[in-house]
Amino acid sequence: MVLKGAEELAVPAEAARQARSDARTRQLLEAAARLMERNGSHGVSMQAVADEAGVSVGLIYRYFANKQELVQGVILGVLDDMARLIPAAVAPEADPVRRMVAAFSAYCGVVDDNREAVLLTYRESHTLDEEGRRLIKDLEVRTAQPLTDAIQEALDRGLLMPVDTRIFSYDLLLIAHSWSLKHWYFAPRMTFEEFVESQSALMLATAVHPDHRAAYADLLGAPA
Amino acid sequence: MVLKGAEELAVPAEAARQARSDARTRQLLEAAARLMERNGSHGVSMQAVADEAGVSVGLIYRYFANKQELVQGVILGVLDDMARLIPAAVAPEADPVRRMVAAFSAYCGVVDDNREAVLLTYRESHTLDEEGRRLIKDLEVRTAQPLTDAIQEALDRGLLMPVDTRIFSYDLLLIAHSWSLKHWYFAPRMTFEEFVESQSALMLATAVHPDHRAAYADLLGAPA
DNA sequence: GTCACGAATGAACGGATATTCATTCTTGGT
DNA sequence: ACCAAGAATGAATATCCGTTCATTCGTGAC
Repeated sequence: MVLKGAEELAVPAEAARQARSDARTRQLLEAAARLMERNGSHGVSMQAVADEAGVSVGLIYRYFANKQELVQGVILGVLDDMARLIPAAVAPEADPVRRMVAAFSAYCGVVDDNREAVLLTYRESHTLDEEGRRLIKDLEVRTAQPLTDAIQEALDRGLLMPVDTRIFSYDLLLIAHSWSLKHWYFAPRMTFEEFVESQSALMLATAVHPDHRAAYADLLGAPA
Repeated sequence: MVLKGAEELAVPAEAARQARSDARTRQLLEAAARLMERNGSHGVSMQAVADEAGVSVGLIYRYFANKQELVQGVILGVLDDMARLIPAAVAPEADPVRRMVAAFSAYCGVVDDNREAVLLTYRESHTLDEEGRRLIKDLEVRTAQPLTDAIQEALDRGLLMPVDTRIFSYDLLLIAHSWSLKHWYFAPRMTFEEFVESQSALMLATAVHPDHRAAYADLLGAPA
């Protein structure tokens, strides 16, 4: 292995260059994301990305080897955001069931803020290569972790009916995604707040053990 | 309104022509579907469709005005199949809860048989025009009808915990789709049969009213 | 001031592909 | 046997778009 730390630290201007390079990368990814969320990756040319970012086409190839790498960057960026935002958004609730609801609500909130981006990940993942797909899967599973942990703890304390954690947590993740995937179905029938409330109530009304249900009366909406 | 019935009936050869035309249309749609389920619509050229169908490129334009119409035909065909298959697959169970499970299992079965086609509908719907998207939504809602009906009846008879039918049925539809959407997550962890069984058990263990749970012990797998 | 080097440009290239249409082939009626 | 009329062909066209690269620009070091 080559020693490079000393060399890098010895050049102070290197940091500034790196910073500008990072900013450009972000700028390009943001421009690409804006366009691709509207039209999909195939509907966006490199020229269009360049125009949107206010740079020339050639410059993109200084930061991304080819279009597929750019697309991959956009999708991974979206998922990376979610993998950061969701754990952070989970309120430090003490009660496991309440933490479960908080995690689910937070997940829905991030989906709502990035509705088009979530759609993009479903539409474009298949255009990536094996490596890209592996990264996506890893990130997505990681976004479900707060939910999984909360469910597991609630189960361990006997607060829930016996369920398969792997399945239950992924079902909840998918239901959160459905606010984006099936927005055309849900949105005309309810607001976002009603969606989260109803889904939470459904989850609680069904999954919480009857012996403990009374403790969460405040989270169960009025019965139908 | 113009009378055209008489004219049509007066020409016997017209029927044969229509039949051949329909067969060609189906042949082209099937070829396109086979290819697009693998590579998405953008990954398939009109030439490739023609080769797969064993005809020339030009002929496709006799049956479809352009590529978008062909893509729309493929997607609507897939959804139409499902809208036919699923109601047909619902076993004529007498008990509403059992009919609910049967409808869900049938839905999952159709999804499993058409895994790539389901993915295609999620990936390519946005390429359609307004009219096409409206048709898709109608068809999809129709596929959920057997589930919705069974749930409503189970609710009316007090067999379920109080839930919002619109939400619960669409959640189940989405979970069935998830066998295709999240195949990479579920498939390494369980077989298709285990997936259906676990999801059914989860749905029953949580949604069935405690007073009636004993009646469905055979459908609830061994508790975790 | 000027030199060197990375950053940035954008015209040009090459490949792919949707669409057209002049032409040939099939078929069903007489 | 012959003749429309529709069915089918596939080479040619026009367009679009990813990628390259010769060239210019900007900036920090000396």
